[in-house]
Amino acid sequence: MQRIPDAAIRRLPAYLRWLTECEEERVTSVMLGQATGYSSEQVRKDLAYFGAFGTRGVGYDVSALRDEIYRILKLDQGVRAIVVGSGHLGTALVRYVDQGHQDVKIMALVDNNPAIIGTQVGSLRVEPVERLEELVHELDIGIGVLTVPKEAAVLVADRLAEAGVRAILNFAPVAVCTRHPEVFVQPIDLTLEMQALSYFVGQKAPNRL
Amino acid sequence: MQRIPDAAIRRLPAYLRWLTECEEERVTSVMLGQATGYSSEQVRKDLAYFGAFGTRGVGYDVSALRDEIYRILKLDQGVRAIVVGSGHLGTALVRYVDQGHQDVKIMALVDNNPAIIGTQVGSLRVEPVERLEELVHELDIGIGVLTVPKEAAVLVADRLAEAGVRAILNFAPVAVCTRHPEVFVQPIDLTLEMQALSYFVGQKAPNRL
DNA sequence: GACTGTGAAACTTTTCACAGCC
DNA sequence: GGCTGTGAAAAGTTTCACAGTC
Repeated sequence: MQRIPDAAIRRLPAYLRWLTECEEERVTSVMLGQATGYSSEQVRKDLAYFGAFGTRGVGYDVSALRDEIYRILKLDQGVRAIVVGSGHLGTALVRYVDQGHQDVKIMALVDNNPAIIGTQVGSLRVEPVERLEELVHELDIGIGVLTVPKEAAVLVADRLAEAGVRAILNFAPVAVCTRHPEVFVQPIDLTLEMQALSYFVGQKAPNRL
Repeated sequence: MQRIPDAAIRRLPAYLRWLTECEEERVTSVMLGQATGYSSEQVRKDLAYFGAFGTRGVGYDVSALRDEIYRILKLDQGVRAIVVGSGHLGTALVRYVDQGHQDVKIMALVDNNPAIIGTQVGSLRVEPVERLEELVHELDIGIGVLTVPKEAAVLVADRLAEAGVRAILNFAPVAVCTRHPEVFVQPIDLTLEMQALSYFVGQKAPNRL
């Protein structure tokens, strides 16, 4: 069995979402591709990494394929996340994920500001950051979401890693690398993203990355 | 002159930020790499695409390199953005970018909900979405930021493209592709990102993508 | 005929290794 | 000696083309 490209994994959630929304019973790789913005060959190759889920001459069974991707992404195991930092971004994220019924569940929201600890954000109450380790253990948290100022980011990332999270989604405007190389850190930097766009704005460019 | 990889462009903002924050007068590619999480060869290669900015045996002059990257990304031309959709994410974004003094300026925030039109969000007043085209022209907007529900995303993207924006940052949970292929669309999908993390959480994985 | 699954080719991106310069 | 700039190699990713199956 060969290694599966990271790039393929990252496309699976897009396929999954469309499969969940679509009304059809069967779909083809062309349909899936058009809906998600990828080529049909890409779709077929991505799915084929994990097995032969389709039927030649016909296509894919929607509900079967949905279940497969769900399982592949381990969403059936119910991953739980904690959000650290209840500022604009942190609270927006909690509310955003609250309203869409999500497969990744945000279980806790912590902050270090006494003024907002105990306040309600969506379905969660803001907990003191001191309880971080305790919460990670108690709630069996797999993902830490960092929405703290950059000064605190590296420190909090280490605490999260130490507490045992397996992955960190880092919104703080700084590169964090924990001393735990087994923890997967995914940066999402909104301001850097905008600055890169500035380059593409300045010249005629094709539509896709 | 050879083509410059997209991937290289996307790293430049990270270099720029650290150069802006750092106190040194000179830096080496090793320092820049460690601070931003990339390898030193990567840093050197990225910079070399645009010219020979360094001095062999010495390194790079911080302020000169900063100016170069600033110019390369066309940030000196002052790119302006409009945010469409004043929900949790849209308002968080406006406030977030407001507080950090940014090179990409958010000039306007529009929504279709009469109840919030006219309310203040950070330094902006929410404008009616009807004024979208007018605002894009008047304020010479280059970037449209989509933080609307998925039902509206495709429609608004087309309006933005039609109005003349050069790039769209799409936070809506749907793939948008406008009928204007010259408009660069960059998706940022938080829930898909989390679902992909679920896969990596489930297995021991190296720290970086 | 229609559509999947897949090896091979093309392309992109990263890493290596070292020549060139201060 | 130390560090940049850069061809060449390696790795990763996408596209092509078509055999295989329904």
